[in-house]
Amino acid sequence: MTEKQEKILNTALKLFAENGYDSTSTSKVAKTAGVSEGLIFRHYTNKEGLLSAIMEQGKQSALSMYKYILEQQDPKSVIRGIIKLPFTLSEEHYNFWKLLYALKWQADVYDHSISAPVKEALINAFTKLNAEDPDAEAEGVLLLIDGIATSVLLRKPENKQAILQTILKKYNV
Amino acid sequence: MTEKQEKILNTALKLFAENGYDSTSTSKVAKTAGVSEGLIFRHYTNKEGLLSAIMEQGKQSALSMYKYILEQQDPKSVIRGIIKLPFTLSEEHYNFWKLLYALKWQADVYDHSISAPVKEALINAFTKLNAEDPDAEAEGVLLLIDGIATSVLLRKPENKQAILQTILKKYNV
DNA sequence: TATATTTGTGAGTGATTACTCACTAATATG
DNA sequence: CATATTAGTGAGTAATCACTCACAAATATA
Repeated sequence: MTEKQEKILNTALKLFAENGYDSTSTSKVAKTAGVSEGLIFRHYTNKEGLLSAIMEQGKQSALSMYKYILEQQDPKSVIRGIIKLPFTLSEEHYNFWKLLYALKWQADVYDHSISAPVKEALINAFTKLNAEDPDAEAEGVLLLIDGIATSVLLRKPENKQAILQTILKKYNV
Repeated sequence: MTEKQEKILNTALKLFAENGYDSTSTSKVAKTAGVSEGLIFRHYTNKEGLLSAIMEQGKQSALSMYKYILEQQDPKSVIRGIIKLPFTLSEEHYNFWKLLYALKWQADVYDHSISAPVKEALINAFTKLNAEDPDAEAEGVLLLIDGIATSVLLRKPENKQAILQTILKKYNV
């Protein structure tokens, strides 16, 4: 990957996350990245190809981010780790997740391969804990962290720690 | 409000919710509604004015929708009612909520006056139940129903009832 | 060094965008 | 009925959109 290719990718991610995919023109991406507009199409075929490249890159780094949490042996550690995930989102991953969540609403692009391993780990953990309905419990946690992630990505929460405590207490983890 | 004026509003809400605000052109709205494009601007000044009119209308009907839940005397009934809310979303309100949730990500248009009374009722309920940190508890529930609403609006959940049961049990309501 | 391949440019393309405006049709008011 | 106001039309506008293409610069390969 050349320097300019990488510059395009990073700039596009930033702009897509901040202003939306539809509202960000390829011309704007090119100008901000300091390259000619034609270069975007040379490397990524079209605007959608550019988006795909961004998602592919982000998915890899996201999976590596929570891989070790899912591998934990103690089921309570797994559940606790997963609930904490959106609270500990780093700046580096922030733009990717913001884009991913925003895209849920405008396209059918949402990639389930990114949350599938999380759900699997949750079902496994709740099974170990002898939950009545491990699948429903897992879904419930996924809904919850979806709400938390939304809140964090939109920079809303003030008393993060206190909220986290009440939630962890409810799940007894 | 004339017949055509109402037609524009309803058509725009539907298209905005289904395909996104940015991706829906005024020309498309006019064609689908069966009116001239100029009429949109005559009545609503510009595209943003059309969106504002939609939001204003939706806000009113949304508030009236959950008004009676917030007025409940028993705190557990309030919490249960609020958690159930997104599970019982009617088709009539569906498009409005989908648009509202999608807009969170692309603009700073999100209107807090729509969730403010819900939070207030939650704080009140948790205070009555002698919760340690009623504010944090209320925020926690808001995050949760945000996640539930997202899931419902994106037509994901299959085992809704089972999920609801596990959640209500956690909150003991 | 000669040549093939890749990287990069920037002016151009037709289509579409939100919006305007001169105009007519319908309705309200005196 | 006369006239003023409002509702509605549809062709037009400049700006912007994603994308193309002929060409040049840089780099890889032989």
